[in-house]
Amino acid sequence: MAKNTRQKLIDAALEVFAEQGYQNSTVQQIVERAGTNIAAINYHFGDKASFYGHVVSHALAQTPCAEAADFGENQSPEEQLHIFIKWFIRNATGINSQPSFLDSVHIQEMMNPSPVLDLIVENFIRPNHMKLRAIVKALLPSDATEQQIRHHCFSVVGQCLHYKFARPVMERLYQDIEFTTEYADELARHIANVSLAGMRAMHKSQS
Amino acid sequence: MAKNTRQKLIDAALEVFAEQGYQNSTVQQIVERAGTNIAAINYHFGDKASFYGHVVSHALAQTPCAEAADFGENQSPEEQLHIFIKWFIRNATGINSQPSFLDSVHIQEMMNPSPVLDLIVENFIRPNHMKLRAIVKALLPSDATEQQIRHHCFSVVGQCLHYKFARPVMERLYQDIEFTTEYADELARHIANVSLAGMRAMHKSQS
Amino acid sequence: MAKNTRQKLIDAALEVFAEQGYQNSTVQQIVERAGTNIAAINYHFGDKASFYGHVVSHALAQTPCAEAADFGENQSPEEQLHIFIKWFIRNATGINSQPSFLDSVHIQEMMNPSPVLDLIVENFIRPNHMKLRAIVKALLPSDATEQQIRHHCFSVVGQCLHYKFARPVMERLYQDIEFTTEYADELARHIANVSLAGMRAMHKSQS
Amino acid sequence: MAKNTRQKLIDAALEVFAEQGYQNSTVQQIVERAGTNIAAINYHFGDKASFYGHVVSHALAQTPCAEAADFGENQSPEEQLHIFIKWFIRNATGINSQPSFLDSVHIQEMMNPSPVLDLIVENFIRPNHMKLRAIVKALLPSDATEQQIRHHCFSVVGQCLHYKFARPVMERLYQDIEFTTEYADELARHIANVSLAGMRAMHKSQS
DNA sequence: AATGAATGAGCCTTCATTCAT
DNA sequence: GATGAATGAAGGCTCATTCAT
Repeated sequence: MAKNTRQKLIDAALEVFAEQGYQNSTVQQIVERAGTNIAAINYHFGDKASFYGHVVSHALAQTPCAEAADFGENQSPEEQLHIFIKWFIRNATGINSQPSFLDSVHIQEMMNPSPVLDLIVENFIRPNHMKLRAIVKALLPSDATEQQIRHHCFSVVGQCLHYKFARPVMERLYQDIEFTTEYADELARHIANVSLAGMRAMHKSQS
Repeated sequence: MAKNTRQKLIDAALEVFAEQGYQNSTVQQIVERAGTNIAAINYHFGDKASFYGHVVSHALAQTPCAEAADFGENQSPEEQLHIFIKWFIRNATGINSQPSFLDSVHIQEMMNPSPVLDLIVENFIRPNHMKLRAIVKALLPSDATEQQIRHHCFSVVGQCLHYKFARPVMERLYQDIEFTTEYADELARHIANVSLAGMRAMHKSQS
Repeated sequence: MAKNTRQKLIDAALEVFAEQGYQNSTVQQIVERAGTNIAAINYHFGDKASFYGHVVSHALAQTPCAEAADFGENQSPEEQLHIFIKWFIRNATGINSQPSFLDSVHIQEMMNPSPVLDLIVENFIRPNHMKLRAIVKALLPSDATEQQIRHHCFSVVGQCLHYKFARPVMERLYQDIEFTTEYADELARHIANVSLAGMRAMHKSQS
Repeated sequence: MAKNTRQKLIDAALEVFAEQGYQNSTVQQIVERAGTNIAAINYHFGDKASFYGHVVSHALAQTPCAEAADFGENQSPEEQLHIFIKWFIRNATGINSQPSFLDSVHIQEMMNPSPVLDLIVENFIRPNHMKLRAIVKALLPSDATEQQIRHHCFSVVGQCLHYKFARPVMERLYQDIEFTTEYADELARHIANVSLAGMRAMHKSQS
């Protein structure tokens, strides 16, 4: 059975919104790619903003989240961190996924936070963050403060996301940058090294 | 003597573009805030895009850049790194500066790179990057590769910028975050610790 | 049943473009006369230039062309020429036709040729020209050159069109000019006489 | 002594108006080419329309008119007609003169007659017409009516002007047309032959 | 006499939304 | 449920004109 109009609209929107962002996309473009007509959006979803929310929800529901992933439960926290970072940076650099709709949304929401950001935080970022937090907590001294844990989490994530957000800048600073799977893994190794060293330093500074 | 129209337009644009971004801002809004009329933009700057470029150039010309700043030339590289990070994160978290126009532009250009990004990279980011690079190079083993130096620079910058780009997310993850000057300095201390530990780890791994 | 918007727009445009020319006409005027709104033009025809092309095509499709007309196939070439000229000048002087949109376009395109002129030449002028050419060829000596045929055609057409293009001048040179059907036929008689005499002179000059 | 601003504006306008027509030309373009500023036009000439009138008057004053030219006063009327046509068509086809400002104006005024047309008719077209009229009158039977004289004059002029007005059409009908001085003279010969044959036919039809 | 600056009116186009079948 | 047609609001830009020095 053919996809119904509603689904065709969402699929088309995932592409168009990812390519051009919410503001730059027109409903015309979306319905053209969906092979339907402009009134369908309003019929199925109300207005453009509401449509956008539905599309984001749909994308979140289908996105594999750290919660479900296996980061080597039986291995050392050090190894778990490395696996987490590898998984995270592969997604961030867009190698394992098509030019990611959610990444595009993520960046846009940094600029203009909208109710959509709440959806993303609660359904995607927070679970990931809690997963990372557990690993980090295991790596830090037992008396590490709440804030210290946070900061180390943010250090890990900040280093990873930089390769997503700042890529246009990196390409201008250095012309020879190319993001292959191998390079992503190399970056993961580097970030894991730095982060682990940073956490280990807390142990030493206490002794 | 009253500011001339050209200056009033730029001042108004700095506000409006910072608040709403390039796409969302209308020239109408800007000229209203400037107390002039729409044709003035065409007269002084051509079209909207060209106007945007002028405004960015103006902002860049007035922004203190790492090149000119003093990061403690006579102190140890470790101390220089700490000073650099403190300076960088204070700017990034928008404490030492006016509600930052350039930050807003920076984020927007990450999403939709335009010719303006080249301006920012060449006149702002690259000088800062080279300054940081010199410090990092002094901290790494003498046989550190070009790429290793880059990665450590990006780790430093990534950790700092995360507190600029991801702030909307952080505020949703944790309600109790507040960015004071003291907190910025605390973050700088943390990032410097992590980064230095990461660099020192390279020395050990060699021996 | 009321005419649909598309047709109303074309009808209004035929009037407005004819009265004021393409440049001087505003889409606002046209949609007002059509009793619709400005976005309808974009919906049905794209932009103003494309709309103009559609209107010209529409007018061409409804204009009787020499190809279909009967110029007395069974009569002498002399008589055919006279009939052709009579038909041509009646159209040119705007007696047999509505206040001529195509004439207006024709003149404008002489001043500022646009892609529309190609439409008119291929769908209107060239067929007429070929019809006249056949008649002229029959009237000239059998060894008349290609160019001689052309020149006699242009002489015929030039004399006729002068009463279209130069009418504002004629009205200023002589106040008592009035273009009735009878006068148009008198002009046709005159032009036919001159043209036939010119062609016959070629026969004499050969003997 | 350098040309004063007034003269520089007129010279620039002659070029710009000739190239683009009155409507398409902007005062900005003109003052740029004149190397002066936009307020000068209003200062010296009032508004754009008034400026246009001044430019036309200036051009008329400098244009050689048939009145002054010598068309072979001592030669036969036949020869005088040939000389007149040669002179006329050379001007019409723009060979003897730079891309003619007055020709451009002439065509535009056919489309949208303005007060400027009166200037041109009285100071340029009528003198030419009277000159031609005298020649034609000498060639026609002595009892030729007023209207017959007119019609023959218009036949001559119509044939000539066709090569000015309809050139865009001719270039589309035949790709191999090129207007050289030799070709212009050939056309003059043709038109003279046709016109003289037409006039002689009146003598015969009487006998 | 000349000029840089400023202005208001108008134009074309785009777009999300709604209407009517 | 689906669709082609229609619409109103708004935006960027152009241009002739005027102002103030």
